[in-house]
Amino acid sequence: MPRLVDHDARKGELLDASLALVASEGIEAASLRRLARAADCTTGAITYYFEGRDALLVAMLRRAHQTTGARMLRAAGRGASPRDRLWAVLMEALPLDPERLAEWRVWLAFWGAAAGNPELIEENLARYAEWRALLQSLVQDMAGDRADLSLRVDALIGLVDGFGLQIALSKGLHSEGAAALRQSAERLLKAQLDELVNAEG
Amino acid sequence: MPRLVDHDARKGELLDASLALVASEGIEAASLRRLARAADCTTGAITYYFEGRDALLVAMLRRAHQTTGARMLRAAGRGASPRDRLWAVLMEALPLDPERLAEWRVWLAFWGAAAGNPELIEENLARYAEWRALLQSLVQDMAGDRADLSLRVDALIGLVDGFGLQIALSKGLHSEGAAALRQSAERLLKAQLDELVNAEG
DNA sequence: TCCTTGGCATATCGATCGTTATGTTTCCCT
DNA sequence: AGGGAAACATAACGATCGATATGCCAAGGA
Repeated sequence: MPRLVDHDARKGELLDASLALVASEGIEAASLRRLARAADCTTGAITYYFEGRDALLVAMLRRAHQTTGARMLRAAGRGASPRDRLWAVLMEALPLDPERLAEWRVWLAFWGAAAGNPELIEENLARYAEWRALLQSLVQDMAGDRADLSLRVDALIGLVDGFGLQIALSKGLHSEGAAALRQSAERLLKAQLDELVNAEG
Repeated sequence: MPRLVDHDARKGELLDASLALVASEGIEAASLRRLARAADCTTGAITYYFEGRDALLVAMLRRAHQTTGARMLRAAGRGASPRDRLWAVLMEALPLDPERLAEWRVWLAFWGAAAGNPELIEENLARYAEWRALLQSLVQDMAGDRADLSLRVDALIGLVDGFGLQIALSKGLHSEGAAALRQSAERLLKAQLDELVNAEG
């Protein structure tokens, strides 16, 4: 056997480099040659590990999902109380620093590319299901069982998506628009958590 | 003078055909040749009316914004009470029928393509400013001046975007996922309007 | 009537695309 | 030490891309 390479690790490298390119220049820039340049290799390396461009794109989205999912679980472990944990996860989901902004740019790129690509749609739905399950679990820890639990989770997801979207499309993390959106998002999400404590389901 | 053509009307035709293609197949399919096929002409016609592909994309986004804006104003005129008008506009903003789903697909495509294209970002921000102004005006008609008016508008926009996004990414307007999302969106938006009436700003 | 010009269609250029086939290097194993 | 396969790099193919240049053709005005 010749030199051994950890295929999973190598794939991860290639995917991360590819995702960085997509985050900065969009999915139109994600040609095999440009991805290879970004990953400091040639197209031969990419085609060796991935069936083709479509398969690569699906793997990229899956990789992005895994990375975010792991970060979410870490955030969920950082809070002292159930409410703190939920809050940490919600804040982690917003594009408030360059790393998470890059992730949001990746989502936007793939959402736009998902039209007519069932695999991307499916992967996205699977990720939403996980995301919803995590939030539902955290909400339940905080507020117990309630009749409107699913609706409350929907509210959180909707607000996070809506504000994340707008922040990601603003003129930069330090623009006044982004700052105002961030403040609104925090206040509204906080209000949602308050309602979870006070109101009956 | 040879045969005369209404340039604005002709541009509108070309843009609408182009937007239909983007809605169904994504922005990757929006090459000059395929757009020409969709518009039943040749690339010569397109390059005659638009400077190039980038200019065409910007014009497409602007056209989509104008179409949606006009629909919103019509919706705002349909309600009897201020609350009905606001409600009608909010519902009109969600992707609940094929036409509006196509519009949402167009937004998604352009949001994904906006990375690194300042013109698209700018056009999008301008549209959001109009959208916010319309909602703010309607909220004010309904609930009067209040200290948290801007925050309330942000909540509406966030919810509409968040749920619109998810519905647009679901498996179809008639899927159970889309139906559940629609119901959640309606209930949460309704709750927002109730709070506007009851609570103090 | 015919000349002009606006409104396209057509053709072509170089670049780039995804894919595939074929080298070439490296290094483990016997 | 040397055969052999894994891990790529290189190269070439046909298709398609945006851009541009040019050709054509119908319709008004003189």
